[in-house]
Amino acid sequence: MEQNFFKQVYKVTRCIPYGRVTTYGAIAKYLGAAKSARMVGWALNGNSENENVPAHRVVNRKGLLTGKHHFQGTNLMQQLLESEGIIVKDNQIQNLENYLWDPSKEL
DNA sequence: CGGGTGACTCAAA
DNA sequence: TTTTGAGCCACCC
Repeated sequence: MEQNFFKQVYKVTRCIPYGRVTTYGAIAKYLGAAKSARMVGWALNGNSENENVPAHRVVNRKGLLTGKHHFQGTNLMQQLLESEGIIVKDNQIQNLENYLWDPSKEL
C-alpha cells in the first residue's frame, strides 16, 4: 500500500488504457488531492524514474500537451499519442472528451 | 529554515 | 475578452 503520492500517480498513470488520456486534475482528485494537480505533474517530472509510466497520456485539463517540453524530443509526446490513435494538433488533443479516461470513474 | 519554482486549476478583476 | 491572483505541496539552493 503505497502512501507515496508519487507512487500512486505512477500506478494510476500506468493503468491508463491504450489510446486514452487523462488529466493532472483527474489523477489528483482520484488521489484525494484535487488541489494538488501540480504535484501530479511534479511526480511525473521524475518520469517514473525506473517505473514504466506513460506520462505522454497525461495532459492538462484542456488536453494541451503542456509537459511535452519535458520529454526527450520536442514532438515525441505528440507522436506517441498519435501512434495510439489520438489526434493531436498544435500541442492539443482533439476530441479530448472522446479519449478522456477518468480514474475515479473507470478504475 | 526560508524562498523560489513548477508537466495545474479555478475564480475574480 | 484577457490578465492576475491564489491555493497546493514537494523539491532544490
